Amino acid sequence: MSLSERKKRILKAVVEDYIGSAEPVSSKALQGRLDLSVSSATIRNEMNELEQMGLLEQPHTSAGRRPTASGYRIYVNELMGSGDVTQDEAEAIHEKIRKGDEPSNAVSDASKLASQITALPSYAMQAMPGVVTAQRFELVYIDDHTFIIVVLLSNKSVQNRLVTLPTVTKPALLTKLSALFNASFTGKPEGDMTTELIAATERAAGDVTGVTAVIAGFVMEILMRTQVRHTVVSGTSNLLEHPEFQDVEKARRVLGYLSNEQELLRLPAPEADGVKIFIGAENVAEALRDASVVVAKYDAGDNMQGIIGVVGPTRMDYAKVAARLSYIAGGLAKVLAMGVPIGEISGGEDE
Amino acid sequence: MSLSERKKRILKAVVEDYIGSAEPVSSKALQGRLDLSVSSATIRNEMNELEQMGLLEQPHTSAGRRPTASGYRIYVNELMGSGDVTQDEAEAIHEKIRKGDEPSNAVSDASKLASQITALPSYAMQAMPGVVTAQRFELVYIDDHTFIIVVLLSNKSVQNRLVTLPTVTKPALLTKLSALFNASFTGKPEGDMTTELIAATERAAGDVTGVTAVIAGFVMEILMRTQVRHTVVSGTSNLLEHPEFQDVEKARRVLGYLSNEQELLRLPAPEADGVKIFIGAENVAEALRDASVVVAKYDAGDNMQGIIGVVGPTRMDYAKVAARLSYIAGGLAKVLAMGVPIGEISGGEDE
DNA sequence: ATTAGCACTCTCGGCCTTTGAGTGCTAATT
DNA sequence: AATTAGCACTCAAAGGCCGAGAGTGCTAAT
Repeated sequence: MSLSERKKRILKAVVEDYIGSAEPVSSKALQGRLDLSVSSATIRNEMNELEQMGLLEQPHTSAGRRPTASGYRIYVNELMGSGDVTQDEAEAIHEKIRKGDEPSNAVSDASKLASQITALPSYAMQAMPGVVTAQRFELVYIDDHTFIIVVLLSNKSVQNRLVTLPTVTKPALLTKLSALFNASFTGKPEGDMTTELIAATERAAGDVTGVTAVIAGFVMEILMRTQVRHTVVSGTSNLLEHPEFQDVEKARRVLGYLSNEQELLRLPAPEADGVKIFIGAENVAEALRDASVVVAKYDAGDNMQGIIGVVGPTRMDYAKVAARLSYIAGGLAKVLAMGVPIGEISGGEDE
Repeated sequence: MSLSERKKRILKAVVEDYIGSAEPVSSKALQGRLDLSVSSATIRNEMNELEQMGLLEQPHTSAGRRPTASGYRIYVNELMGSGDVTQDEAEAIHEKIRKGDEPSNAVSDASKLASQITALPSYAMQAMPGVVTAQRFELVYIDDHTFIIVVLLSNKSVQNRLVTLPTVTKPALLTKLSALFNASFTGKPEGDMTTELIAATERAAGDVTGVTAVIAGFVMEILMRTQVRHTVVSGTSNLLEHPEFQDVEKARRVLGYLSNEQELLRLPAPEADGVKIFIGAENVAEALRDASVVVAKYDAGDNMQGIIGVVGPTRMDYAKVAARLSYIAGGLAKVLAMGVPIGEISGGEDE
């Protein structure tokens, strides 16, 4: 599918005009916009052909034309320039993401920011693919019935658990177990923590209260949970600002989709670092068939990677949005990759 | 304001019919519903008087009547029975909240649940009023440049921080500092950690690298953050299901309000355990003036308390919603109050 | 105090007309 | 062969009109 230079210019102009106005674009309007010195009739002929090719469509016979999904696709692939981020925005992004002294909230902050500067709902998921292992164990004695398990993970996050038991656990036993766990369980993925190995540790520690099994259980749970993905969604009300979602039914479908974590996990992600765009029916998800998704992937090393994206009408300034998302994703990766304290938080009040 | 028995019955019937149908209620419809043996004309007269009193209103001259905010208020205060929770719902609630083996997510789970069973957007905030202090410190050596700060707080949550420094910190120093912090800083609120006290600790430990100040800084930050409230909002798309929010502008206002954490914090909360209802203009927040808020407070002891509420149209089954929220809040309080491990979590992937 | 009866009001849906934007096509022009 | 002026045609959107129906308020009778 190769378009004449003039067709390209016309398609580009239609897309960009439509993005700005949300109204079908007429041949006369294009004539003013473009500085092609041709009459509106010629432009009409070209538009007609673009319609034959499935790149433009008319809402009804006597209206102007607007891009189809394929039209947007061509625009995105071949015609749009790369949007850039203004000085102000760049500063705002650094301000919000970099300075956030709660690194674990960086992802959620980034999502909020993305929804703000794109005026669209945004979602972010932090994934932990690959295998997470424990690097270091520490058991902190509090009293005979209470102690804390602290685990430093291979991805530099620290997890902890306060354990309260009816049985008595003496500091000496905890010290011994601490050493045994550090000897036997570091560097091992959750799957390698077999019952035999646990039983062996229990014997080695001379534990008769079963506390070894309890600790092992928590450790396994921690390792498992760390692999689970977490998602945030923010700025959902932004969707309602856009004229294409004045239809409540449409808006409901998309917002309903976004509030379902299960569904969200199924959204496709770019393979490598970079931005990917899904236009209208290109989305597998039924609910997103008249929306577009722009999503960026980041990789912060140490098994930490994730995606951050926005959902909006197909009529969207793809260049701008893609540039901003990509910039935010980049900033996020840096913040997360820094050796800066990542482990923190905890407690019932969180999340 | 004391109503005749008959007026009460009529008002009650109007409210309940309107809750079910979303249509203004006519005198004839009431005649069928109520088993008062009076004619529709009599009912009309009564309704007229109720309208004079500001409890009912007509959308236009020749329509039935619906309750005003004051009408709902009287209904809620004096007329409605106490809704009860069905067996099935009770089970679902226990299932979801109790069994959640991630206690720190209990609040967010409860909010999701609330929005599900009420079919309304729901919000929850966990607050930590009162003063949180540290009960126990532990510094875990990892290598010469890395260690973990673990703090057990007075509210039984455990917080941690992975610290990476350019300077060298030997295990011996950490052990010493650990003892000093436990001696000097336990039981003290963040405000009591004066620079003098920190300097004194530094001298006592013979620390020349400044690591003491770094640790103190983190501890203060942890104590401060723990007092900060956290909020969750879920099920926002539910709002759009209700006929009164087919008007996108209205829906946008409410959803916009809900996505602004700052605003949310300003919502009034019940003083003690219990449920409070704010109808229409009773809400101080401008954006909620044509919505109602039902909110329950729970207290899980140990300085952990919070609220969980829903936002919906003024036409809402207050009895049902209040009963369900109250039940959920109760369940949540129990789960959180249990000695069960509360500290856990951490790491960049969370929240 | 209640009620039957009736006139009155107002919304809602359907139908028609007008208006205006924008197109497609044809015939002339370069 | 490509372009263009010109014009007839189409269609959505907005406004006006009408009839139907629901429900009320009021009056006069019980």
